[in-house]
Amino acid sequence: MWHLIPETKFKDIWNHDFTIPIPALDIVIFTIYRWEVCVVLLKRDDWQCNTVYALPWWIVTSWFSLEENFDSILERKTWITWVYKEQIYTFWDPKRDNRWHTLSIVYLALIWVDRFLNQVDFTKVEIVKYSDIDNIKLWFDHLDIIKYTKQRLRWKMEYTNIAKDILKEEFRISQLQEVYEIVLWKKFDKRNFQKKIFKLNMIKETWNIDKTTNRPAKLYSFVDKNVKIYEVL
Amino acid sequence: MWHLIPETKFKDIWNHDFTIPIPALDIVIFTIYRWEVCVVLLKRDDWQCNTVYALPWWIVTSWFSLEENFDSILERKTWITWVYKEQIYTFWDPKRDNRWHTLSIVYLALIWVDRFLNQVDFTKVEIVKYSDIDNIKLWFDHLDIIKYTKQRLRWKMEYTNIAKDILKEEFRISQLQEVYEIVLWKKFDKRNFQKKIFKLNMIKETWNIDKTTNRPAKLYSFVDKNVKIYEVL
DNA sequence: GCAAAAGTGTTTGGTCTACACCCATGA
DNA sequence: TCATGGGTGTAGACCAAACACTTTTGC
Repeated sequence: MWHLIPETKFKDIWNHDFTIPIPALDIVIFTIYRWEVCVVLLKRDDWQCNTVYALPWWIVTSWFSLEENFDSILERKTWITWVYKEQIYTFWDPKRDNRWHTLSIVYLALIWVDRFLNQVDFTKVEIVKYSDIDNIKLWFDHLDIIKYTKQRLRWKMEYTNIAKDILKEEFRISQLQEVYEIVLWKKFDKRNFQKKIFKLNMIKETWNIDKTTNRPAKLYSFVDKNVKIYEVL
Repeated sequence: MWHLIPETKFKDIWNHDFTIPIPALDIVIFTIYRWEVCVVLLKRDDWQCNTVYALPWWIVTSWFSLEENFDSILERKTWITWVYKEQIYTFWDPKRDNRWHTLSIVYLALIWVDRFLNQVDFTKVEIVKYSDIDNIKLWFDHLDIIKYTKQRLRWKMEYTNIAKDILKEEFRISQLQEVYEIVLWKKFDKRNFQKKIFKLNMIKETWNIDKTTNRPAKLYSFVDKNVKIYEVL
């Protein structure tokens, strides 16, 4: 299908030939599933019938803003409708060429796994453990893109309340601690973790109780609906 | 001259019309001049003979990587040849339209003011105090871009050794403190500042002495040539 | 000798870390 | 009654902030 997108040639102001890369938007969707960070990928077979995984992506249309392009690509490719999104980086290097002259604007997306499981169309996507991505075949430079984005997720976890976008609305403190331990790959002391989080005023009690474990636990929610800087660690 | 760059139309895979924004690269060059953060801008007159300032920018060509495009634009527009550079963000929104359908990939550049003054071609550019940019007329959304980039510079100063790229090779501690005070707009205690910086092992003594002030001062240099994370503040 | 910037320590309060036992519930 | 995860406090080490006087040089 790609032959429909020709390489784009212009004349520059000195009347020389001039070609531009075509802007595309790539989405790295992370969630936490079975105590691991996972990434959402599309699967297809290449010309030799090897399975190749790729990030959801598409060409940016100038009819819409980048965020609107993101929403449209996300929904068309995965059926997921609403997630936390953040622009990460824009890559272009002809030497890594690369998907037919596409410049890739990479977005990070986070989603709570239960919402993901309800919304996603599993005939279109697969969920892959981050720890397994070195063992699968990824489309062009998508492996680098995923690793870079994972690093950015780590940083964001350390100094913002971004954990809220990977958790449900109300949660036990131990679940929050679990998110930090999984993403940062590091254990925390239960008491020290609670003291730190409370001192930041990042979360508040909801006065609801979760009775699904042996001993019932208090439920908390985030104070701030938006991503905000908190010196977490 | 811009009529030579037509709006780019394609057919998508369903044979619908489809247009893309054209990738361009904008450079926000900061330096510190006369105890203020300053930004380097191009000046031109608009159709009503008002002075309009703009960031150095140009269309990205697919012949080169983004960094190579950066170098080429920087040199052609300002005659500056080598600076610290870092990609900041990619903006596209047709509602803020905007420079004839250009998607802007924004880069931050930093340069030590004396190198800037030696290299730059002042027939092409002007240096404007950051505190004055609300009082000048800027090209389309360049005001927002400059403010966003300045914010990112602040953050980088707080947790990396990026100050090295705005200072000369060897410097007095008081000059380093000055850079922090100017960019972060905040005063520090001399003794506490020194203790903090030394504890980080971010800088080292050069055993040279600067005799240009009343009492001579030791000169220091950065340990690391590359930008590296240091929890400065 | 005076103006200007350099250089230098201590005290105090706060924050971080390490660490272990009892509790409430369901099976 | 036992297994599971929830809930809680203290002591010591380390770090951060506040604070002022003496030194070296040029003029």
